[in-house]
This record gives sequence, C-alpha cells and structure tokens, in this order.
Amino acid sequence: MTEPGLRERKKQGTRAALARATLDLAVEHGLAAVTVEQIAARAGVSYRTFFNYFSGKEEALLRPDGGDATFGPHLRDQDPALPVLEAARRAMRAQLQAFDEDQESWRQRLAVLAAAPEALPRVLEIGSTGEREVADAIAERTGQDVDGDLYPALLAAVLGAAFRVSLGRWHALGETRPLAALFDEAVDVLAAGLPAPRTH
Amino acid sequence: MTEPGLRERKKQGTRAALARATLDLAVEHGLAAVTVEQIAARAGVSYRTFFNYFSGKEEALLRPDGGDATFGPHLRDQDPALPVLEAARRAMRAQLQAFDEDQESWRQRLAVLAAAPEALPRVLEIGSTGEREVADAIAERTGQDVDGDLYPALLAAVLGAAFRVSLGRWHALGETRPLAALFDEAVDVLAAGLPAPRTH
DNA sequence: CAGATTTCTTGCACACCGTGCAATCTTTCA
DNA sequence: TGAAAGATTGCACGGTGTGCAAGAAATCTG
Repeated sequence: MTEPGLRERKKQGTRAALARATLDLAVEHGLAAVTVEQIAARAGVSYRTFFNYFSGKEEALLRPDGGDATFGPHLRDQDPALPVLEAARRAMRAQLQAFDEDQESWRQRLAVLAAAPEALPRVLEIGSTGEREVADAIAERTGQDVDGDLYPALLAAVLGAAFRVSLGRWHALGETRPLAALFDEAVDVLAAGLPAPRTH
Repeated sequence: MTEPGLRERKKQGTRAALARATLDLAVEHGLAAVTVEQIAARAGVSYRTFFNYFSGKEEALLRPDGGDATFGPHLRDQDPALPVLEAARRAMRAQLQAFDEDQESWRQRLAVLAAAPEALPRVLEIGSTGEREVADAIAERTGQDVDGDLYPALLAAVLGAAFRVSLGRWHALGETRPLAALFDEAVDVLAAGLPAPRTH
C-alpha cells in the first residue's frame, strides 16, 4: 500500500483532465461535434496522448476512471447464505454508489447521451465489458462453468439489462428517485418472474 | 400488393450481393481485415454505394435483409388471453425461424464474430435497435406507456439479453441443440424468477 | 414511344479516427 | 548521478463515413 508517487498522480491528473474536457465539451456542443483534437487541446496534452488513456470519446465520457472492475470483489463480500440473485443485487447496488457520489456529472453524461444516439454502439460495448466480469463472479459463486452453464451468463446479462433500463428511467424521470431504488424495483420484477403488470 | 418491379428487384440483388460478399470475405480473412472497398468490389458496385445499403461492415454481416421489423406483428398475432411474457416468448420464437431457415449462414456469421471482438460494439447496437421496437409492441399489449412504465422496457431488454445469451450458447455448444430450445430454456429460468441453480 | 420525373449510382473531396513507430522527455531507482 | 523504466509526442498511414453534384437507369405520363 505504498502511496501513489508523482508518476501515478500525474497520470490520474491527465486522465481526469481528459475526462473532464470531454464532458464539458460534449455538454457544450454535443458529443458528435466534439473531436478528439479539441479534447486533447483543452486538457493540455497532444492528440496522440488521448489514446494512451481512452479508446475513444465515448470511453472518456463513460469511464472517467478507467475500468475499475469492482463487481467481483463486491459479490465475494456478500453473505454466502444469501441466494445468488439477492447477493448479486446487493453487489450491484454497491456499484451504484459511484452515481450517488457524483450525481451532477452523471446527470450531465446521461443528458449528453440522450442527445447522441450515434454514440450508442460504444456505450453498449462499455456496458458489456463489465458483463463478462459479472458472469465470471457469478459462476464462481454458484460453482458453475461460465461457458457451459446457462445461469451465470444469463443472470449477468439480465442484471446488465436491468441496470441500463434503470439508468434510462432515472434520467427520464428527472432524477427524482434514487437510481438504487429504481434498480431495486427492476430486480423485484425479475425475481417475481416478470409477471404481467397490472394495467391502470 | 403490386409485384416488386425491376427497380426493387435490383436493389434486393445488390443488397444480397453486398451481404454475401461481406460474409465470404469475413470468413476468409476475418472481419477486421476486410475493407468496405473489397466488399464493394466483390459485389460489383462502388465503394460509395455500399453505404447506401449498410452503415458499416457489421450491419452488412448481421442484418443482411435490412431491418425488417417483425416482432410487433408477431406479438399482435398471439392469443390475447396469454400472459404477456408467454406471448412475447412465442413472438420471439417466430423470429428465430430465420435462423433455422438459414442455419449455415448464421453458423458462419457467429464464427466470424467469435473471432472479431473488435466488432462487439456495433453488434450490440444492432441488437438493441430491435429492442426499441420490442418495447413498443409490449407497451401496446399491456396498455402501458413505454417511457413512463418500467415493464415494457425491462421485458424487452431482458428478452434481448436472453436472446444474446442463447445465441452465444448455440454457437458454443456447436449447434447441437436448436436455438429455439436454448431460448426457451432461458425464458423458463426468467419466468421462474431466476432461482439459484442446483449446483452439481 | 418520347419526354419528364423519380430514384439509384458514382466519383470526389473532406474531416476524422485509431494505430505503429521512433525520438524525446521525465520520473524512478540503484 | 547515471541507467532503467515509463510517458508524451510528432509523423505517417490506411481506413471510415458523409455531403454534394453529376450522370445513368427505371418509372410514370400523355
């Protein structure tokens, strides 16, 4: 647990500056209209350097901290007596912390995305990168094979789906309800086997 | 219901030729190594024309027929007495017909994808394009609002997830079991509320 | 059938993306 | 303080995707 050191701190600074520049410019002009060159310029680094940190604008927007894989650890922290689904739900909720801690930024990010349908592919990819990790962690917990057995991949994919839908609603509802609550609601429906809703 | 006409037939021909060229070249060299220029050349049209039909290689590979939106109609065909989930499952299965009718092509397509992780973003996008349509159709059936209510978007997303996972397994299992059976199995798990699997 | 009209194709130009490579500068460590 | 490790940068290159305008082909009309 040695402290960061100048080198590491500088890297974090650059990454943060790039992520920030991306967000600001995207809010200002829309993601599509922003070029990597502009982002690099505002962050005070060269065009080329941008790609040392991110694979493209979308990643800079949506993964400002790089891909810290945290679901696995979170899942392992859960009480082994819990059913997988419940354990996974709690592990996922722990991840949602990031949103609560940085609400204003995420509100902006989602607004940018809502206005940038072209960005969808990359966005989804970024979401699905984590899915693999989630599936692995679930397989570990259930003692199954992530490639052979259905359950781990299915649950991971479904959790991802629930997450995306919740995120969409969070934004659509004007952030009036906490993301965690919306996610919980979705998982409740899943746990109940997707019963037909009472139409009003 | 007038018959196609020369113009329309030619368009279909070009589209098919482009899709075919894409598949063949991708099988031969890998998707990443194939350029749009090569595809166009093999199909006997100009580079520029390719983009009149597809937005990129991935779409040419995965949507050879353009986006024929069929889920909505299929869902409307289902007995109104059925629960939504069951109706949606059947509508989805009707869609899977395409795979059975053209197994060999799809086997190749999936093999290409398995070897082309870079293509993931686009692939997912294409999958999610249909998801919107699915959500709309479900909302119509349940009499809900696709933007306000949770259920339609959630079920659509979850069905998409089940489909992708099934497709992955279909390929991983060497196509020994029909896709529809794998999909059914996944939906059964969903309908049961994702109970913890019996570990073996 | 001829001419007008609609629709598709094509070439050109252009801005941008993403990457390999090699030179250079900076931090770290011994 | 000098060598090793790591980051930044410029350069060059092939590829993508799009707007535009000219041309070719199919369709419609009288």
